[in-house]
Amino acid sequence: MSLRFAVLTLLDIEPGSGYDLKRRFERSVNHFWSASHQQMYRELHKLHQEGLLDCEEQIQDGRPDKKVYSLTEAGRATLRQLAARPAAAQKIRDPFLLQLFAGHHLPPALMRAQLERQLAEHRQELATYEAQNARFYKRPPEQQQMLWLSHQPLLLGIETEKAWIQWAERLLQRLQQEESGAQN
Amino acid sequence: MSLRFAVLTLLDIEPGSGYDLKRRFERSVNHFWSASHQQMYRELHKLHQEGLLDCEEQIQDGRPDKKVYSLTEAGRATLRQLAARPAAAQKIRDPFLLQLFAGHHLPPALMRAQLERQLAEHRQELATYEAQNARFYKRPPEQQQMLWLSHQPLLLGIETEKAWIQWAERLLQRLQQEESGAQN
DNA sequence: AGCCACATGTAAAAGGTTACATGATTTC
DNA sequence: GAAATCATGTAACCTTTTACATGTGGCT
Repeated sequence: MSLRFAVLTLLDIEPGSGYDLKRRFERSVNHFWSASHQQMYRELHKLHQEGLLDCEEQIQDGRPDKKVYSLTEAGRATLRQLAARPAAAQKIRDPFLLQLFAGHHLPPALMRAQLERQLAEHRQELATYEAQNARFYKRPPEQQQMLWLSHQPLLLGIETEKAWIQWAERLLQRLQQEESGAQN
Repeated sequence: MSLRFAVLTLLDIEPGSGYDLKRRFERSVNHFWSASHQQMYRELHKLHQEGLLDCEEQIQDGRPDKKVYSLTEAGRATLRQLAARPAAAQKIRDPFLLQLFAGHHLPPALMRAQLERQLAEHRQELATYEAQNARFYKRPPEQQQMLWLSHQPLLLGIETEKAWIQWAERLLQRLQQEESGAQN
């Protein structure tokens, strides 16, 4: 139901095609929800069939035609319903932690390399979030006021990444100690 | 591949049945990987068919017979391979954040109630992790030394939950301000 | 000539959830 | 007598990922 909720939410803000939607996912909800273009198209078809979306074909020249979807009254009702339904707390599900847990199968130097790769990726993510955050605070104050709730997930993303990076840095230090200690 | 990796890792530490495995998941890797008993049984069958696991039926009296699985040489080889393969960095995927993002569809009081429910769940999680952590530090020092890598995911779980709770508490305060502000 | 952006799709496989099904023993 | 624990499974379904497929126009 969450993909459906996400699609309805974004199309309610502004109608668009599957392709549009994909890019808007990447730009706005990417840090807590992502979906491939195949998922979008399938969901759009289903929602249209169920009468929750209207579809209008827009002929463009120079570019492929696009199908612009927008909410019907039934769609808006469903959206309100989904928004009120309590969400389950999400558990972490991270393959890298599994790898750490089974760390004794890996030579320490390789383990360290894996960790460094993950660290680099997480630092990159943090930088992206910080940039998005800075952009938010450049908006006019009345927009900041209006969008403050939607902005909260980004703040959590930043805090979570910071916690991850700190944890990883401590771990990295210890791994390095173990490595040099083992050579003595 | 991650379920497979998890199953092989746990069975390598100690052979067991699907039922055993389920409980060991709950006790040891639950904070970063979980799976239902159906997933276990399916994976065990597949791994057995592929020759990565041996299966020995153990007749028990008073209790249902159990099928005890253990790694074959091929299984150990696969495990080593999976352990070395680089893991992708995991993204957050949280339906509650989606709900926050679409928060304008919900009356503020209801939003606050949802947040409070989530907060309670996360506090509960943190308490569970802290208890597991305390149990770890009661083990003999040589065991702590041996298991320190496997213990790291729990430390991350604790830090992540703390970050979540702090974020949520700040958000809750602001929601309460907005609510009382709106009544003036 | 090759790549990127635009735009939409099909098909298959893998991963995960929910419901149903059975049956003995132990604990309250 | 009811519920929990032990123990294994089938079936259906939903969600997600990966690969394949097509075609235009603009940029370098």
